[in-house]
Amino acid sequence: MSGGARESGRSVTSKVLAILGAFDAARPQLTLTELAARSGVPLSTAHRLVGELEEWQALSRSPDGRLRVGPRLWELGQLAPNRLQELAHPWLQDLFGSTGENVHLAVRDGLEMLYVDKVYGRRAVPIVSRIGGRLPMHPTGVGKALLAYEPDWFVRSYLARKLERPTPHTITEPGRLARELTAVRAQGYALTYEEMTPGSCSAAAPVLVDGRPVAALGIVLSSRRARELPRLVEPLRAAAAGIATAYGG
Amino acid sequence: MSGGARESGRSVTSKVLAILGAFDAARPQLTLTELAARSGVPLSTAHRLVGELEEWQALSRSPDGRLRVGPRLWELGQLAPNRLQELAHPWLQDLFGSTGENVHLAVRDGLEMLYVDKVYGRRAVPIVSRIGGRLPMHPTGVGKALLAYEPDWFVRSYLARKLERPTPHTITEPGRLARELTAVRAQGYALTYEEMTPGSCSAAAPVLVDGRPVAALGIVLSSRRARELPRLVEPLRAAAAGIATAYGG
DNA sequence: AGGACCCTTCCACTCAGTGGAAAATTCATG
DNA sequence: CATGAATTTTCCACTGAGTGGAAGGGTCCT
Repeated sequence: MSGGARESGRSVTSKVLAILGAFDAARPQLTLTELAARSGVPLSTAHRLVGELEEWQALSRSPDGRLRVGPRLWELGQLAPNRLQELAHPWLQDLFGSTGENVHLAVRDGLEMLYVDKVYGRRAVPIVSRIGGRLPMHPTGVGKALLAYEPDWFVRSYLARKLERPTPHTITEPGRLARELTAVRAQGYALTYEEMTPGSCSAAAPVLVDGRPVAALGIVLSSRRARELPRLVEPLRAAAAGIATAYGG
Repeated sequence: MSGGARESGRSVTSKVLAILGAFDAARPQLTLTELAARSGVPLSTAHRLVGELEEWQALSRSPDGRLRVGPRLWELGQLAPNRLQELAHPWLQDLFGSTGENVHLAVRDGLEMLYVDKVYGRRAVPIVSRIGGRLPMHPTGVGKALLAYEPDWFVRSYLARKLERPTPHTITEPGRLARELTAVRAQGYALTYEEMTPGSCSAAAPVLVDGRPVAALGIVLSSRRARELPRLVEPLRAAAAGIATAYGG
């Protein structure tokens, strides 16, 4: 193979996966050139591989001709088993039913929260979390709820980095954040006020199985209605506990 | 390449895609040998490719060691844009909120219904439809609702085949089915009684944009409560109409 | 008409990929 | 605990599928 192969030793499969991996929530649509650049695959190679992926509907074109993840991958992705989501979903739905607010479930993946499920209706505030999306831990309710129950070494290494600051309300000072986490652990839930998105506040509770945090359940509302948060905490914790029992059993 | 290459001329990419495509709702978990057989990829080649896919988390292993779609593909699949689902979802949620029953949205793909979204709670009947899953058209409410508005040539060719019969109540006689579809078109909605699953019945309404059926909205309940279906029809049709307006605009 | 992108095609070179076969492992059965 | 069947993993010599730089074409600005 190769011809001009500069960087040799890269398998075709790794190139295909690099192409797929070039898409993310921030850039769900890419031109071929962008795609090639982001994936590190030479343009002409990308062109050929993308052709095959398109034919299989792993990729598709938006009206403007840019590439995006195709329907076949969506369908395939739905086959990925997710016990947590399946058994937690009814609780999210119930919680939404009794509150009418955005409810979501997230797990930790690396240093980020990965949103696994979400229930929302027509009236609820537009919200940044997206199913399959990722957000940092420290500015989100679910993130703080989980982080508070992670082992010490993990929290320390989390706080040791330079932390993003999406809004002026985001708490990024390690000391203050550490104290917050202690409070969260003491009270069993976390609150945020415009730390991720201006205009939104949230409450979240960890899903603890044998004392280990496996997920966090969160509820988000407009910050104009922040005073309603406290009365949502009990149903939230109850739901989180229910999920924990179901999951642990 | 090749070595012993019997069937030559198959690209690596096509083999990778064949491997991914070997998974479906009926067989979401496969052993390596099954996977190789289903995808038509030689075992040792499959072994190597699966290794790469596993490393990237495109595939993962269930506790028993069998292969399944991995979390990374799920996440990727969530990036596939779906305007219909996004804008219809609040309606499904509302409809669920006011009825407490299983609600789902499906589109036609080929000769099958592809389930695009679903809202369900704790009390609702267990139901066969799965988001990302497929079912035939004639035994499902959403299928009949859509089929009734498809052009004549399509319906004829649909009825020309030998139709599956998942339950004794399934209507498969072309004549009777054709008459049903006329009735559906006349009344604007479809009803089913245990035609797909024993114990479940459903109502469904098409989402019509400029007279063309783009999707169908369905509601499913236990057949013991079949008499409650009629009073669900109006909210159902209203939601379908709302979705149509939002989508068409 | 000139320029900045972006997409598509071409083609000679060559090593990444191949897959049958054998070895190793796991599992079931008497 | 053999015995055997099924599955997974490793091996390796051969070669054509895959490669990617470069050139050509297209589109949309200004």
